[in-house]
Amino acid sequence: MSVDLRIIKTKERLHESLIALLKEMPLEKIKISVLCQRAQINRGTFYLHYASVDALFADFFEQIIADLREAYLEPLRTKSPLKIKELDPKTVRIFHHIKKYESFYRIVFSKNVPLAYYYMLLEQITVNLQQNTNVSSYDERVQGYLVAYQANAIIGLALQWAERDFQETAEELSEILVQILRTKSE
Amino acid sequence: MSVDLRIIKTKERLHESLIALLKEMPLEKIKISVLCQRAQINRGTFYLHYASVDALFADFFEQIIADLREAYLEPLRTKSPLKIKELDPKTVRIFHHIKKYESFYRIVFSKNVPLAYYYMLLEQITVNLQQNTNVSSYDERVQGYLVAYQANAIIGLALQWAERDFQETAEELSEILVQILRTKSE
DNA sequence: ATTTTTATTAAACAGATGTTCAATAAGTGA
DNA sequence: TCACTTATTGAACATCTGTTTAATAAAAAT
Repeated sequence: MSVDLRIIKTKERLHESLIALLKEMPLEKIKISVLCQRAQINRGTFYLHYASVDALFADFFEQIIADLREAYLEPLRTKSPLKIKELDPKTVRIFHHIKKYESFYRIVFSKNVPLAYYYMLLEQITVNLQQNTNVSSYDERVQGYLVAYQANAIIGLALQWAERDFQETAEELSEILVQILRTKSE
Repeated sequence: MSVDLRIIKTKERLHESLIALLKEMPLEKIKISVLCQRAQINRGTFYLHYASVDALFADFFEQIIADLREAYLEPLRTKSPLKIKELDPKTVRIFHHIKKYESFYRIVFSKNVPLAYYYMLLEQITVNLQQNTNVSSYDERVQGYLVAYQANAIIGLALQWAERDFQETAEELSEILVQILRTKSE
């Protein structure tokens, strides 16, 4: 009852083909026709699995997001429930994660790419933050806004990092986050 | 030496056509061919002015951003240089601005739209924040990250607002921002 | 008012898209 | 191994894209 081997092979070839093409040109220039040609896959077959090149890329990014999810759980296992000053920068693995997949995030953060990837990342960071947040004095609505505020702020640092061509190390970014959070005079 | 009348008329017709079509279908479904048909403009002429439907929409959004720029300057004229606890929520006109152009921001924040619009908005908010920030103790680099953090956080509230279908009023959003900033225990 | 400049047009083009079809090949299950 | 199920294929289709061409129309300049 598992997935048909043919489907697995087809997707594998499309994945490889995308990775190869991404080394030659930006995502938005990759045509389905060329992608299929390289993968030795019929163009009609492509549409049986994906609606667009973007959907194929999203498939990749989904795996990367999964890695972020696991990476986040790691310090939780060691440090236990976390006595928080809520968001503890040491537990924020996000910057290491982004550095690890830098070449992907260059794409995810690029101008001509759909906002969908941003939302995928935002969603995962949001979930991570929520797990880290104890039930607070706020009502649920404000709680939602608070998390949205924090999650987006963190991505903001990542965007600025990308803007600066990822000059800093992941540790430096974490350090900067600490500095910002220490400055309570926002 | 001003702009040729024909160009103005062509762009006007394309603008009107886009607005009309946006009431019928999402931005990503609008074909250049249909757009030109409606506008009574030759398809070739379209390409003389814009590279894509997205570029045409960006033209609109540019005007909206300009409105945000001016709206922001308004309280500065009355209140003068601002003795800040840095970011003073009362001066943040952003939520009123977004509510005013709600139908546009529904598009700007939608999944299938390029990230470029997000960056346009982020850029303007960043500039606004920078004008409001006195030279601080931070070095320039951290300063840049701080502003990126804050600007994105504000957009984060707007994204959550959109997610909630703009239920709250602009005043409520400003109030929520105040609440969040008061909570120094981020 | 006439010349000069330049924007728009129609037509045509190769290429890409998205969809459908019957034929075929490959994998699954007994 | 053999029958069955289903993924892939190639071909064809209308449509959209992006670009180029010479002819024409409209605005600007004198």
